[in-house]
Amino acid sequence: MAKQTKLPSDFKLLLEKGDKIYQTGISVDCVVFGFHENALKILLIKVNYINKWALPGGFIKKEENIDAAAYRILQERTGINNIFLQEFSVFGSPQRSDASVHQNRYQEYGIKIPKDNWLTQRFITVGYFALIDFTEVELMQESYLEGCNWIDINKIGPLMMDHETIVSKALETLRNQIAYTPIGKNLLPKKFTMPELQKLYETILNKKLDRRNFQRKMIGFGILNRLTETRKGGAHKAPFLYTFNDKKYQKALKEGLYGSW
Amino acid sequence: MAKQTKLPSDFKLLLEKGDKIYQTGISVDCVVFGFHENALKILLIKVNYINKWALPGGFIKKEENIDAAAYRILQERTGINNIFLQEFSVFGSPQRSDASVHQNRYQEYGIKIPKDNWLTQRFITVGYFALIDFTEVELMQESYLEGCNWIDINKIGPLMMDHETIVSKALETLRNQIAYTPIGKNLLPKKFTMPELQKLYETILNKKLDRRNFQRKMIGFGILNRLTETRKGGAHKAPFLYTFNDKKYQKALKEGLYGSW
DNA sequence: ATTCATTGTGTTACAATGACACAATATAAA
DNA sequence: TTTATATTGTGTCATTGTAACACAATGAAT
Repeated sequence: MAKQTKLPSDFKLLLEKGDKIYQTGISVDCVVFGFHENALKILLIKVNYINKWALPGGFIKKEENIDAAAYRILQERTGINNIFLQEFSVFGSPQRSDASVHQNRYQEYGIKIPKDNWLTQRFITVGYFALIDFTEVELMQESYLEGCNWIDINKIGPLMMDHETIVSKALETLRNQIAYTPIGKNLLPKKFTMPELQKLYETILNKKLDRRNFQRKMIGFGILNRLTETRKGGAHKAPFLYTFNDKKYQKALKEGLYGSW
Repeated sequence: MAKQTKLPSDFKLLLEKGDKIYQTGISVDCVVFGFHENALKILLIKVNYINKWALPGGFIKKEENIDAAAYRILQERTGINNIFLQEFSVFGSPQRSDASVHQNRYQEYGIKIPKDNWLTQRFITVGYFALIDFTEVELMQESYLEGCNWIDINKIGPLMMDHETIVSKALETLRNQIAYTPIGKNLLPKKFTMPELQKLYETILNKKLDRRNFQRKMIGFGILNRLTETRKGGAHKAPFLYTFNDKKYQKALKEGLYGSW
């Protein structure tokens, strides 16, 4: 495939006028989790002339909310729209921003970034994460991207800058939240079977769970509707299909699965 | 008390050279919780010529970690040292930074902040919170501060800018964490009684708890040492004193009080 | 028709929880 | 000195939640 070597105009604009449009020194990175074929994946992008995969990220406009920036960036980079993004941490080590990344990239376009350019300064980034249904998104491909892909959480190679740290922290947050928050609505298709839901939990927790106890617990949460339909196809008894009970799911999201204390 | 009306030199330096020393557009604010006389309090400061109480906050130096900045700022503003600070959220609404706050304050010193000065731009702030033993800190008083005080969480008046939002979110985080993390080591003196520990929990959760069940649960966590000493003084049976078992407390901090799943 | 993998449902022992009873004891009141 | 009062230490009991496991039901392959 022939690569785009011409410098896109908006790309040049970013370098020269970016500091007029964006907040300098602060960015956003998104960790988007998806679940497919019994594997937890995250959405990574590969930027031209940068040899490592990276999280979809970008800058915050001068008068833009950080949340809004996260949604916009994800939309621009991947085409994903209307998903629930949650801020989970800030990453601000002075060493984290590696100016050489930008330098090398622009060099390939025949441009040397001036020493005092806004892109060369230290950047602090706000991490957002989301859980989405793998099957419902169509990834966009942009000219300055070599690719945009779902990569198995266990097969992630070295990522750009400190993005591995960001992914780890996102995963840690997800694993903590699963204990007291319902999860699955955004990772599974509308109709799903109990074994499918269980696989999702097992994948996130990286742990085998007892089939029967899992079922009892999930049903006990009261956030599921069992349909009369079953999923046929396997050489065995067909499992029932379930959907989430939207009202109760939302309530559990707010109040937690356990009242505790 | 005669107020300091002369412009401190470091104060002028901040205005004119601050952007050479600090990251622009980003700050840190600290919510420090203390527990005293059965009330949860937070540490607030009052800056000269600003009529509202505010969280101790400040800026991040160019080559400084955000965590390090939080520790330094708290030290500089309140004298508090060596406590555990935890980042809990980012606040970045474009409306949150109210330039008039700086403007009014400098005006009292006879200075008008130039329109394009770094202080007038939008600031995003990183929220940190800490739990500390009220009795172990000695608050410092600085010349540019009218005061620095512990204020009851239920008696907080209007705070500067969006600091009320920041406090609310910190409190919410604390209430969530109490369910799966041990709390108390930094809020109570070394030796304490079970009723004192219970009061702390009740205050944070804003809820009455059963004395006997609370005791059973806490002892069940295995993070307490019961001493042979008792606390005499009340017209009733003297309660035993307890200390935290440091090793087990630390372990519970890392692993959580429940394994769950 | 038989076999096989996997599902739906149920049981049992044990641990955790919420609600409450009663004896012990440090001080105050008589 | 005795008695009263408040609050603590310890324990019980019914209920609920959890972990581990048994067995029948069923969709597809043989």
